Amino acid sequence: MEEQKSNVRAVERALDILLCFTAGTDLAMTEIADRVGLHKSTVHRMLATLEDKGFITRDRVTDRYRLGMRVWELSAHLSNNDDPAIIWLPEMERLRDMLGETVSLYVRDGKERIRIQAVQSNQAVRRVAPVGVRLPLYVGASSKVLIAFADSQEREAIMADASWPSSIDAGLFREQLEDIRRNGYATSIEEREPGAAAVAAPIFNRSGRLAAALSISGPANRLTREIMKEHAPVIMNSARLMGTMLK
Amino acid sequence: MEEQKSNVRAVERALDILLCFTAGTDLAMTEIADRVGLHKSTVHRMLATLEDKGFITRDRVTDRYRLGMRVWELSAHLSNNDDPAIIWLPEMERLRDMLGETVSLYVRDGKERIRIQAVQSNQAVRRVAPVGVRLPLYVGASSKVLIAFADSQEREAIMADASWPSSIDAGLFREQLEDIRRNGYATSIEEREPGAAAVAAPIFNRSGRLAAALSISGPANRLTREIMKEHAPVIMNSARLMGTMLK
DNA sequence: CCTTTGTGTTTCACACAATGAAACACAATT
DNA sequence: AATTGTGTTTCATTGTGTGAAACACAAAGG
Repeated sequence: MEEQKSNVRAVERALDILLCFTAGTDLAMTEIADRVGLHKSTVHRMLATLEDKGFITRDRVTDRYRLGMRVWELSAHLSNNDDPAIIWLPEMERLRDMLGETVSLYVRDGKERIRIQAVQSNQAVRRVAPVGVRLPLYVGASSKVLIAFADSQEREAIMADASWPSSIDAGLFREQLEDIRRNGYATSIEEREPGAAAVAAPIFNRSGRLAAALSISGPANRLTREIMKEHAPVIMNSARLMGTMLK
Repeated sequence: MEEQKSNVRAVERALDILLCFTAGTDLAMTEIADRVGLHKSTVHRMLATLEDKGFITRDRVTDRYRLGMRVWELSAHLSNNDDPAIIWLPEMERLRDMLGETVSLYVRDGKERIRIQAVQSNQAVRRVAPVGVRLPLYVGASSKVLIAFADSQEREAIMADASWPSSIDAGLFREQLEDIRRNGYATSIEEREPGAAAVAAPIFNRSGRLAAALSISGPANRLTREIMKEHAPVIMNSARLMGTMLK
């Protein structure tokens, strides 16, 4: 019954430390130590090594750690059929062709979300959605998906944040999140941008963790409440499919 | 004179192994062992660990190693001002506004290149450049930049490849690369796509390694040879600036 | 057929590299 | 001044990572 895996403990630990940074926020040394359950000095040594190699950097003002350039350098070389932003492109185009609206892909980054991929609607009136833009995490269908389906721990961290706009009622918002989790998708009408509406669904990776949010968006007069309800299953289906493409 | 850095050797080695994969191609174990100068068994153990944590995967047919999903997962969480595809966006927009053409950003991936970021020209007739597409590495201005400024070792690996189209004369091509290195930029006219032309310049990171290729592209009748020559310094300047933004 | 040469894998005794407790040095609290 | 929180350094101990060597398998080539 014994698993006989010959792994290098020090490396395992270092990688665990790296994976901490999927939480999205910058981390202090002690936080990391707590998370991975290692002694301060061990973490300190490992961070020094990781920093040395450029996998993490420390913010020079807050002195906290974040991912470094090397991670990007690696990800830029992600092999052919492995980069989600690319393997998902055909499915996103298929979705665009089926529904005729702009399709976007978002990941959370701290208190914001980033559009990491998008295919544009080819209708005359359409939402223009450039890749790489950063949007607030408190409005929009994708935002709500990214919060609703995050780990409960992360979710609390997000909502506990002080920068949260006071205009949003926490209790009401929580109820909304409940609904979203129950339905499996979120909608928004003119939340972030006047005249625009969107439907979004979560994409989970193999281990069941939230990987990204898939959304379609367009003019609110075309994306009515009823139409969005019709579209939702289609989007959720694509999202599910895209999840299975991972790994 | 002794540098007293307290780093974890095993971790350093593991990270070195990871960095091997910036070469772009899939790697076999022995290749990796050679590259990093470590014993087979050591590399084997490390690879097992890295694979276990999802940082690398092995191709089930060739049995060779490549980067795994975890790298993407991390890169998706690259902190705010660190993701090049994002920090470079404003400069790319500035360039688009100056020259009025579509601006693209490419990285090499094996025998192909990938457009990892783009801002569209807003002219009526324009090159449409979706992000994430994969293009061949043997035609186009960006391709030539990605080859010309690669490490000599990598360059040879690329050009030695059998899949290289026989229509391209190797000797002539090498001369062209020489010119490109001398000038600091490359051009192409209707190489990949009829009616399209492009100018491209290399972006180097702090350590002087090629990080990406920056290009502008548009209709060949607008981007004449003379116009491109005028544009070249502007593009090279942006590329240089973008390089300094790294890290 | 038996070599040879190339992979990747497993084993194992030994040495030293990674470890964690404890002590230290700061700040920012109180 | 005392306290609590950071991050950093030191150092004895031991248990972990190491590399040589042996092994397994496949492909190539005589």
